[in-house]
Amino acid sequence: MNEDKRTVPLSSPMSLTITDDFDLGKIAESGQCFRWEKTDDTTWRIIAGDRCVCASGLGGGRFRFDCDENSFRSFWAGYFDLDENYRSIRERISPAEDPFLRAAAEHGKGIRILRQDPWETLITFIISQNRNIPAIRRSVELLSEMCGSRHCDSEGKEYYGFPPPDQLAALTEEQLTECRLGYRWKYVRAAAEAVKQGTCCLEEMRHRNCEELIRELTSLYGIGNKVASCVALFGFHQLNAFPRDVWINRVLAAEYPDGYPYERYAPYNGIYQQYMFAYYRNQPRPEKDGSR
DNA sequence: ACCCAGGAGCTGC
DNA sequence: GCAGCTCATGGG
Repeated sequence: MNEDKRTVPLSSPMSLTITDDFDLGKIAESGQCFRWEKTDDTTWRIIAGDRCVCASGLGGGRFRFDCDENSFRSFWAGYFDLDENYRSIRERISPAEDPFLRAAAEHGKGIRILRQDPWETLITFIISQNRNIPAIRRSVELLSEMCGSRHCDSEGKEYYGFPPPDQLAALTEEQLTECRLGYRWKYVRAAAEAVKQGTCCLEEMRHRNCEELIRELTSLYGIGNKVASCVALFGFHQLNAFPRDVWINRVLAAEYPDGYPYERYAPYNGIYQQYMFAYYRNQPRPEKDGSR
């Protein structure tokens, strides 16, 4: 045990064993979060809202988080959805009945659906439309630097929290486009205004069922079914929401020609969607079916 | 230079 | 209702 009394850390790191599916690398690459930064082979620096933690996978189900037990219990455990048992959800899939989904789930073992903040999720998925992940990350970072609050992590390194609605609503068109939002700047402003004015009340939306939630979200300017489904799944933890993008449509067309058994997999369609998305997108070449 | 990116609004039929 | 077009911009 180190006895460095000159620089007593403000918060002591904590380590624990997690027996359920939990793979930092797979979550980081799952496309649900855009502020996880890999700092070394086993460590990610994670920013959520105004908070930051560095998380390391030590192997054998052991993990280290550089925060104290109090903030881990009150915030990060919820963020990582540690009360949910993903293994049991994964093992519901019958290998005989649906070998494809079973294989995809095996491959994606360790993915969890984070409990992210609805506001942050709303804006980041508006930004996500028609862009690749590095470009999304860049815009989110620029926006945070532009008007988020500045903080320091446990090592004294600075970071910027995600901007609240009034800060985002106050940005000029020029400032928004400086964040490389392109034509999406209008959608971001409209959402910020709606939340700021109360036209869109995210707290009330927590009580909606999945269908109503998606209907309300799609009534906002610039939010269609796909983005609304992502916000429902990642921001409101509606585990049955099923975002359909080009990749998922390809999966369904190729693997479920007679129709995807959506009813069978309720209420966890969103988790299975994540397994399929990761599985298919990580294939080197999904066989373009060269029929031309 | 080219094509695509975890899409959505708008127009014309 | 739905197919086709357009919208900025960057990564590969």
